[in-house]
Amino acid sequence: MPDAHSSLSQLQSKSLREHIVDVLHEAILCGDLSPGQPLIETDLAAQLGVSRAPLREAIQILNSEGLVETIPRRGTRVSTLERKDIVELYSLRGVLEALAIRCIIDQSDHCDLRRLEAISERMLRAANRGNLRKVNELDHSFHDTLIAMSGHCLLQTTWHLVALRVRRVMTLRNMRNDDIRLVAYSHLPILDAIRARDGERATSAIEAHVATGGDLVAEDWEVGALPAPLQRRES
Amino acid sequence: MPDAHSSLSQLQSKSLREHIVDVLHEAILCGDLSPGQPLIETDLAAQLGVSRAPLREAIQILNSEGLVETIPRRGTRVSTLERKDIVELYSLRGVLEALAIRCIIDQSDHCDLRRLEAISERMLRAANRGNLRKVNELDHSFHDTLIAMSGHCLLQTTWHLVALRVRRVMTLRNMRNDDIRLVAYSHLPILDAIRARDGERATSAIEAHVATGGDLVAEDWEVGALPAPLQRRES
DNA sequence: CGCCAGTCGATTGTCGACAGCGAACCGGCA
DNA sequence: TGCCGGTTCGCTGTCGACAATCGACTGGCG
Repeated sequence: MPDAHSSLSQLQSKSLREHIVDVLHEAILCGDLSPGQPLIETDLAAQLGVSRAPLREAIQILNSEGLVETIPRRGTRVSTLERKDIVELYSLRGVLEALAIRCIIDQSDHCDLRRLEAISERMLRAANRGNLRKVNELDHSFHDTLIAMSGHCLLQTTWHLVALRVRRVMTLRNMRNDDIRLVAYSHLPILDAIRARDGERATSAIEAHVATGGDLVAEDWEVGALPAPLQRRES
Repeated sequence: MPDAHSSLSQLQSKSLREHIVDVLHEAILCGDLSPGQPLIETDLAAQLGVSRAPLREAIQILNSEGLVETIPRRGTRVSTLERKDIVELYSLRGVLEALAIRCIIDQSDHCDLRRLEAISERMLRAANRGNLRKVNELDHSFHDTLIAMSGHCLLQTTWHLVALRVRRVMTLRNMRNDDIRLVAYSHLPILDAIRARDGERATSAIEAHVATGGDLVAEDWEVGALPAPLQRRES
C-alpha cells in the first residue's frame, strides 16, 4: 500500500505506473540515476517493490520523453547529454517560447502578466540572496507559466519534452553566482516586450535570454560523456 | 511468427510491441480507428493475437504521441481532432520547419538540395496528374527530408509528434484537385530561398506554405467532434 | 413517481512465471 | 599465443491469471 503522502485530495488516484514515472523522473533529473547508467528491469522493480509490468510501461513513457534509451533485447539506460544536445535543446527552446509569446500577444483579451511579474520579482530577490536552487525553481515556473499562458495545448505538450531536458541540464551543471543574477535579470526585457505587445522585440528578447542560458550551460560542458558500454553492433 | 514482409535486412528485429505500435499507427492514421473510438485492451489484444502486456506498452507510446487519450481506470480512446487542434498543429509546424531551414542554411558545408528538388519535381508532376495520394506522400517526404537535413536530432524527435498529426489530418480530409496543385507549387519558393541562403525569405516562405495548408485544412473542419461518451466526472 | 443503496458485469491494473535472445566466459585448435 | 565454437547465465519479451475499480442495472423506500 503506497504511503498517503499527498493531502488526501487525490487519494490513490495515481496508478502505480504514474508513481514509477514520477520516481524515475526525480531520480534522473536530480542525478540519482546518472547518464549512461543501465536500468535493469528486474533489479529496479525489486528496488521499487513493484512488478515488472508497470515498470516496463513507465519505461516506455520515459523513452518517449527521451530520458532513457532502449535498445531492443539489450536493455535500457539513462540517456546521455552531449554538448550537441545542449545546443539543440536551447535552439528548440527558443523558437517554442517565441511562439508562446506570439500567442500571448495575439490574444484578444489583455491577459494579466501579474503571475509572471510576481515570479520574476521573487526570482530577482532570490538571485540577490544567492539562492541558486530557488532561482532555478522560479526560472522553471516563469517559463512553464509563459507556455501555459499561450493557451496552446500542443505547444504545452511539446514544451514538456523540452522542460524535462532543461531541468536535467540545470541540475547537472553548477552555476556561478553572477550567472544566476544575469539569468534572473534577463527576464525583465521579455516582460517589457510582452507588456508593450511588441512581437518582434519579445522574440528577440526571449531568444537572447535562451541563448544566454544556453551559452552559459554549453560553455564548459564535459559531463555525460561516459564510455557507453551499451552499443548496438551495427545500425 | 510475424510475416517476413520486410526485405530480410532486419528480420525479426522488431519486438511485438513495436509491431503493435505500427499497426495502431496505421489504423489510426488511415482512419480505420476513428476519433473517439474506445480501445478495449482485451478485445484489441485478442484481435491482434497478442497478450495485453505488449499491447499496453504500445498504448503508452501512442499516448505519449498524443494519438490516444487514456483516462485512468476508465480506458483509452482514439484522440479527437478539433478545429483548435488543427490551428495549433500548423502554427507549431511552422516554427519547427522554420528552425530546420535556419539550421540548413547555417550549415558550413553547402548541402545538396537535390533530394528536395527531386521530391518537389515529382510532386509537381503528380499534382498535374491529379494523383492526390502521391502528392500527399511526396509532401510528407519533402518535409521529413527537410527536417532530417537540419541535422537537429531533438528537432527530428519533436517533428515526429507533429508529422503524425499532420498525416492524420491529411487523411481525415479530402482535398480538391486545385488544392493539391496549390500545395505542390508552394514548395518552390521554399527551395528558392534555401538555395539563396536567405533565412528571412525562407522563413516567410515556409510559414506561408504551412499557413496555406493549415487554412485549406481548417477551412471547413467538422470531423472528429463525436459525442465523447468517455468523460471524467471532474478533474 | 423519483431517488438512493446494493449488486453485478465489464474492463483496467498488477503480478508471477516461462521462453528466448544476447553476451560473456571457457575450452579446444591452429 | 591468438582465434573460433560451444556453453552458461543474466536479462528482456511475452503470457495467462488474479485483484480492484468503475458504470450500469435493479430493487426498495420515501
